[in-house]
Formats: sequence, C-alpha cells, structure tokens
Amino acid sequence: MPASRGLRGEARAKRAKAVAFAGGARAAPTIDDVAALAGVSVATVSRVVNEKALKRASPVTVAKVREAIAELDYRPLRAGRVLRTLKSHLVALLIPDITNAFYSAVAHSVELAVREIDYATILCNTDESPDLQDAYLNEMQSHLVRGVLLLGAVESPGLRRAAANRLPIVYMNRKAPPGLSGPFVGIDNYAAGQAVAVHFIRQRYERCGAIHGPLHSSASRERFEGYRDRLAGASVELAAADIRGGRLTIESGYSAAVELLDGGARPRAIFCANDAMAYGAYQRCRELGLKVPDEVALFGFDDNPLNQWLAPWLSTIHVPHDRFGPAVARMLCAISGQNGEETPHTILLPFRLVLRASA
Amino acid sequence: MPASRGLRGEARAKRAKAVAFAGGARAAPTIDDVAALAGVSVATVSRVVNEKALKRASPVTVAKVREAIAELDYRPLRAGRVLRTLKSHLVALLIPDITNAFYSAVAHSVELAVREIDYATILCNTDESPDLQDAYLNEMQSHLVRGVLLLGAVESPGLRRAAANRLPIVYMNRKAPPGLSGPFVGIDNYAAGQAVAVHFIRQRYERCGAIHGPLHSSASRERFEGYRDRLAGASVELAAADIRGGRLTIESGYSAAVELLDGGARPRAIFCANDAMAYGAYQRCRELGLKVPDEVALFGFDDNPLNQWLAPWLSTIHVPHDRFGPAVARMLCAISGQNGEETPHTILLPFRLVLRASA
DNA sequence: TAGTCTTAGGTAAACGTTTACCCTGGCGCC
DNA sequence: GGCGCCAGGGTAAACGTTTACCTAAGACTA
Repeated sequence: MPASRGLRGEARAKRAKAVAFAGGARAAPTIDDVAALAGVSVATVSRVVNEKALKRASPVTVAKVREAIAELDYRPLRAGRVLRTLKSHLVALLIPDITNAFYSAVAHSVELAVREIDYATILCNTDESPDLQDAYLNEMQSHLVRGVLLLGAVESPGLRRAAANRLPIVYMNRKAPPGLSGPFVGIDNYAAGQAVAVHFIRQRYERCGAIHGPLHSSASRERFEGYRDRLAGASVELAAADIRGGRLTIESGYSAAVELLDGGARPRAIFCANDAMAYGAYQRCRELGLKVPDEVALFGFDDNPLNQWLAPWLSTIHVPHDRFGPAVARMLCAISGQNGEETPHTILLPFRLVLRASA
Repeated sequence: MPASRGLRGEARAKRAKAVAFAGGARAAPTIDDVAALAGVSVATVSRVVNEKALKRASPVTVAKVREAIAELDYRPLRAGRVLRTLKSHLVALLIPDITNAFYSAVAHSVELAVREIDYATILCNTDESPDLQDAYLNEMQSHLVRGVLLLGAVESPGLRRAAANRLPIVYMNRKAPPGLSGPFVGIDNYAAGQAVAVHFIRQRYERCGAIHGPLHSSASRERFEGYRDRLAGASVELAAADIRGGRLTIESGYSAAVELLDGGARPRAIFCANDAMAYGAYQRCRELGLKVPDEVALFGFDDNPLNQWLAPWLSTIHVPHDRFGPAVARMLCAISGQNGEETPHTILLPFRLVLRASA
C-alpha cells in the first residue's frame, strides 16, 4: 500500500521545504532522510546503524548508507528506538548524597563503567529519604531504565512495589532491606569490622569505643557487629558507655565524641562508622587537647582520598570505590543478556586496612 | 474506522490472556488499559494525566480515570511522550570530575533544582577531555535533552557543532570558549581574584605568590588576572618567580609549592587556584616546617565544606554552590517557555571571603 | 424555533525506530 | 528444466503517547 509511504514522503518534503524557506535551525534528520539520500529503504539503514544483521547488506550498500549518515550528521533518536524495543539505554543511580566523598567516588566509577557498555546514568539524590527514593523509583520505571543502582537503600513501600514489579535493582554497599533480596555489590562489612578489632587488639588497646552509624543500614550494622563480636572474643572491653551512634555526618561524629570523651577516663581507641564521623571526633579531640592517635586513636571507614593530605592521623578501611562500577556493569549485562549466564547474586569486593600515624 | 480500535483491543486482550496464563511479571499497563477500565477514550485519559485541558473533563470522569490509574498503577511511558512531543524531560550535566568536592556540591544543587521543575539529570563525567565532551554532546542530542549544563567547558569541535545545531547549552562556572557564546552562571572570578589581592594588601604582605590553574579556563584565568592586576595597582610585588601554574589537583599544587618554596626567600602569602591545590601546598609547608598561616599564608578557592573541619588554616573564596541549581533551573525555564521572557544571558552569583587563621 | 455557543468527549494521525515477513534474482543440484 | 536455497533488500506494522479536529447534545439568544 504505497499510500502510507507517499504520506511519509510528502510530510518530509514539506518539512524540508519549510526549512529551506525559513532558514532557521535545521530539523534533525531522520532515518527516512538517510534512506532517501542513500537510495535504500529504512530497514537497510536501520540494519547498518545497529551493526546488526550487517551481513544482510552488501559492502557497497553499507558504504552508501554510512556516507549518507555522515553527510546528514544523522543520529538516531533514542525515543523511537526505546518505544519500539521497550528497552532503554538508561540506568538510574540512586545515591544518598553525591556530596559525600565516598559516594561520589562510587558514582564516578559507576558512570565510567556503565558508559562503557553504552548506558547513560541518571543521577538521583535520595538524601536517605524513603519518600524521595520512592518518587525516583516510580519515575525511573516510566523511563524504562535497564537497572536501578541503589546505593544506600532504605526501607520503603515503593521499594517493595518496585521489586514486585521485577524492576532490576542492584543493591550497592548496603544490602536489600529485610524481606527483600536482590543482587548486591559491596564489601564484607562484618569482616571489616572484625579486622579493625584485630588491629586494636594487636595494638594492645585495652579500652575501646565505637561510634556507629544507623543500625537499620546493613553496612553500618555489620561493621559494628563484626567489631563488637571480635573484641568480645578477645575479651577486650567495649563498654556500653563507650558506644554511641548517630548519622554518618561530621556533626554527628562530633556530638558523639563530645559524649564519649567527657569524663576523665576515656577509650584509648574509637572505631567510627565512616571517615566523616571520625573528622568530627577529631575536632573534639583537638578541642580537648588530646593527641591523635597517640592519646586517642581514631579509626574511620571508606578512606576518603583527601585523608592522605588532610587527615594523616586517621587510620581507616579502604573500600575500593573504583571497583563498584565494573561490578555493577557485570551484573547489568547478566541481567539483560538472559542467555543462560545466571546473574551473580553477590559480588564481594576486597577491603584493606590503611594505617596512618602521623601527627 | 473501528478496525484500528478493534486491533488494538485484540492485541491487549491477547496480552492480558497470556499474562493470566503465564502468571509471570505483569506487563506494564498502557493508556489503553486505563481508558478501557475507566470506560473513556485515551484522549480523555491523556488529558487527565497531563492536567492539561482538565476543564474539558467533568469531575466525575476525572475521578473515574484517576481511580483506574490508581488501580492499575499506571505510569505513562516517557518514550511515547517524548516521541510524540519531540521534547524530553532530561537534562545533561557535563562535569569534569564528580569526585571534586566543589563540582559534586554543584551537581547536588543542580539535581535538586532541576528535579523540582520535573527534569531528570543525566550525569556525564568529561574528565576535562574534549573527546569525551564531544561524545556526550552527541549522545545527549539523540536523547533530545532539554538542556546541556556544561560545567567546566573545554574547547572542542563538537561543542561548536552543537552550538550551531542550537543545542541549548548553559555554561557553568567557566564561560563559553572564545568565539562561542551562551548563557552563563557563575561568579565574577576577576572580582574574586581582586578581593584576595585586597585582603593580602590589607594584611601588609609584602611579597605575594600565586599558583594558578589552566589559563585556557576562563575561571582560572580571570581569578588570576584579577589578583595580579589588583596587586600591581597597589605596587605589591608579584614576581614572576613567585608564580606557578598547574592542573587543579592536589598533586599539582604540591609540585608548584615545591618549586615556589625552595629557596631561602619565599612569598609570605600564596593565592592558589582552588582548595585542592592549596592542600598540596600545605603539605609542602608542613614538610618544610613552615607554619600556616603564620609563616606562609595560603588562600584557596571554592570553599570545600570539609575545610572547616580539616583545614582550619585555609582562607578561601566561598562559591555558593547551592545557588547554581536554582540559577540554571531559571535559565532552563526561560529557554523552553518561549513566551516572551528572554533568557538571561548571565547570572552572576555572589562570592564571599572566608578567613581562617587557626593553627 | 432556528441558530449559535459551549461543554464533554471521541477518532485517528503522527512522532522515529525496529523487525517479522515478503519478494526477487541468481546459483547449484538432480 | 524444475526445484530449492540463499543473499540482498524492501514493506508495513507496531511500540505508547499527544493533540488537531470532529461530534453530539444541551443552553442560550434573537
């Protein structure tokens, strides 16, 4: 039925003419324009563009099409492709706070790795808020994202709904909330907590303290539990009075330290849930004139790249932020390529103790 | 012609049946499903969804539609809308390095503000590379982004092409490269550089130095020139020997400081192009046993939020990162709403000197 | 009462792709 | 010579929306 073909052709011709007359911004060329210029059908152009079924076109045809594409500076519109295939080339990165050095390092790694497999990253700051997380989860579904990279998941109704809808979610750093499950990439926080305890034990610190993060976060909880359990196993004192908790911010670390260091007797070493909290604790130590680490040793978590320059007094757990990206990329590939290869359920990254002792 | 209607209906019915049998993941509901359930036409559903021409539906119809939407958990697919309107709800944020504290603070602000006007942000790390910048520029055009927020533009052929294609670009922090123009949001770097000079003059520092950034970046260049010119105006010495340049990294700042502080005589104060470079310079001072700021005063730029805690010795220019987002949002609105309101060509944000002097 | 306006809503085309299917001509095989 | 097969490529439907246009029925006016 050439009617349809004719209509299309006409519409295009009209537009081309309008452009010629108006002399304004050139309307973006479509696949039809390319087909017309190359003297082939749109199907052929599509095949060339997608390098798919390329054997179905003779070399000379391919060349003609390529030439036309170059001449028109043709770029296939994503929306058309998405609508047709019902698959986008987008992933969403949900992140508590891009301002946090550790998270932004992970974001960097993710963006790089994901781009390599030809996806674009939508940045979503959740601010640890369940409502925001849900809003994003909803919106991302309507974008047909290929995956949601959930860095620092929090419990929320929308998360359960999304999981029920089979939205492909990869949990990063923090495992899925209780009752849910899904692929995870991150370190073994429990083991890391234990490692800190072992270090403290080796140092013969007799009285140890802890400033832990929110215990609803598996990451915070496990690193604290590993630390606590290992210490208990070695009969090193971790008194309730030497434990404080808070949010993973500098201010929160400061407040906790204010309480922890008020009396005469104080812990010889404190394990903080992340570097930021350790910075806050450090501030308090300085106010009290306590030398770090000689009088009070602080141990952080994440290893902010700035530590080397600005916090040479801080020992910490190095989390390999640059390996998050490749790991999630692997998972994304496994998820979309349903070809047998099972999606790995967990990718555990190695961590490393970084010991610093400068004044 | 009910044939078309019938076809659609049939297709849907088939799918629904398939789902019922397979019991697998429910296919996402479409606008047709909603229309069918509510007993109205798709046009009506669309009107309700878009709150557009809402007066064209009676309250009872609107209620019916809303109910159906809720029951089906319907979320309109972006791709359909984009294809039809040829407008997306996406903006691209091109950023040299999300890992840099200043840039990530700006990214945070942008994401927040842009989300408020219902856009999603695509994160693109350019790493200051012209090639990467061009690759992104291309890709973003095919995404039909509503705007490209170009933080730290670098010269590149693709940038010129994109500008010629009328891609709406907002230059942030760094102005458009020579020969190009476009809306800009950022501070008056020249004035900021002058302000630092004025401060040094007031402090009666007699010998001043500078570690500047890449001079092809308008931001780096202007802040250096403002500083240099103002110093010259007050006949304060800024000898060529006391000037070094480099990339905006800690390591680069360190190297520059190594050269600047090697001899016996040395500048009393050094203006660094950003905080990171100042951190590097600080490290060198410590190695040389020089007290900061008592023996060597360091001045940075950007005001990393960590400074307060980790670098109390660093005076700096506070750049209001949280105001970038609202500013670009305003520009984006002006760009898309072609209704008379001219796009402001420049939004200058206020800066502020932050003076710190702790040991 | 005929004409005009408004209100409420339906119809179908169009956006740019991809891809299942169809077609045609040439070649090898029996 | 009839047959199947393959390579190369075209046709048109379909993806889910939005929206210009159409319609029908009531309300108002002259």
